Amino acid sequence: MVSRDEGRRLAQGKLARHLLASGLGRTSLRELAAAAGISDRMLLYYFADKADALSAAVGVIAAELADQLAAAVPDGARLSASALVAEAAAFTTGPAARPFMRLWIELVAAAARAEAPYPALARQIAENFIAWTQARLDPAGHDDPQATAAAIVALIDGLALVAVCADDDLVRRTATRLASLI
Amino acid sequence: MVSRDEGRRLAQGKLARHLLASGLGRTSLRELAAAAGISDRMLLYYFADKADALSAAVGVIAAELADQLAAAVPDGARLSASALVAEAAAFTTGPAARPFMRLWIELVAAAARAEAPYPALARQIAENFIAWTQARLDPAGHDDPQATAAAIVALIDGLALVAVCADDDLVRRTATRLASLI
DNA sequence: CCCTCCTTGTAGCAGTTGCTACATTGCTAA
DNA sequence: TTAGCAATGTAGCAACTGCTACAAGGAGGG
Repeated sequence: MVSRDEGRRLAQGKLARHLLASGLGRTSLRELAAAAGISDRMLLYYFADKADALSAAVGVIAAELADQLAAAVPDGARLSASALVAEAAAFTTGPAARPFMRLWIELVAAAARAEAPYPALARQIAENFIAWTQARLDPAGHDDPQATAAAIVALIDGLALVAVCADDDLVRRTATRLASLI
Repeated sequence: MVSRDEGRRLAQGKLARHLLASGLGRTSLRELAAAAGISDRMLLYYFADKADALSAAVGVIAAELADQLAAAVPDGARLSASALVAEAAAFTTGPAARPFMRLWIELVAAAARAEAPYPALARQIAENFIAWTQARLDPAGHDDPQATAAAIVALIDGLALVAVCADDDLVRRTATRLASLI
């Protein structure tokens, strides 16, 4: 027997790994439960409903990504816009971040169609992305650092979109071009 | 009585309008049929299956978007990268193109999770975007015009992603910043 | 020891899903 | 006129959806 809090935390982690592997579309309760190694009955014991389970798992993933981002570029660093783009592009197009970016796109798509609870989740994660960028951006010469940070985030996200639709070679050349264009 | 070809063409148009209004996730056969003003039985008479109906509708939408894009910036124009970004950003963040961009994000998300027939569709549409950009880009000073065009497309798509997660004011500032950063 | 409460399993409900079998209508060619 | 095919309606199937009612299991306090 496991306490509910413990079971919930354990399930969250397994759900997060499953979402990263399989995406968040077309996931049924029973599939989620199987991935978490429990029965659907227990999933709904740990979480209020399906949406609650999914957003808890996404929360875990967002926290992991935040950690990885913080580790990838030190907090105190002050980089130029093009250096930041190069750094972020290298990270997000790397094999480790691929599942994250794929899930991120799915999340934004779900948010775009106003499907609860995704709009709030996507908003929050996007704010974190922008804050991460802004905290590492050399403020010299930028009168609106938030817009600059958002522009860099847009650029990286766009690269992730292109990565879905183009072959690796073009993605690599595009990343290079993005960093040199800025 | 209507011939099958005619009925199919009519249904395609209505389905396209429905997809633009409601997105392509969570659409059931019966819902699609109702939107097309026919019975689900007839929908499956006109189209081989659900995926066929959806991709036919997406095809219509892609053609419409291509027309609008061609009209927005003349074919022979040769613009600088930053002018193209400003032009494209103004078009894609405008109210007319919002539904298109929302659907486009959903399409890429579906492609990202390798759900047939979306990967092929998304690939084709992305190629059209890149070709449109490349055809209007002043080639002077760009040794890899395809990568430059792809970078501009990435940038515009990224802006659409940010538009889902941020308020209108930040989106506007971000678009301005993107055009001036390039 | 028993009572109570937290945890877990079994079973199932009502609705939806994509799709199909079969029957019927209407048009057209002979 | 009638045979034949194209177009359409009716009914339903089996699987799956999210979720719930109910009861049985175990553990701890009195």
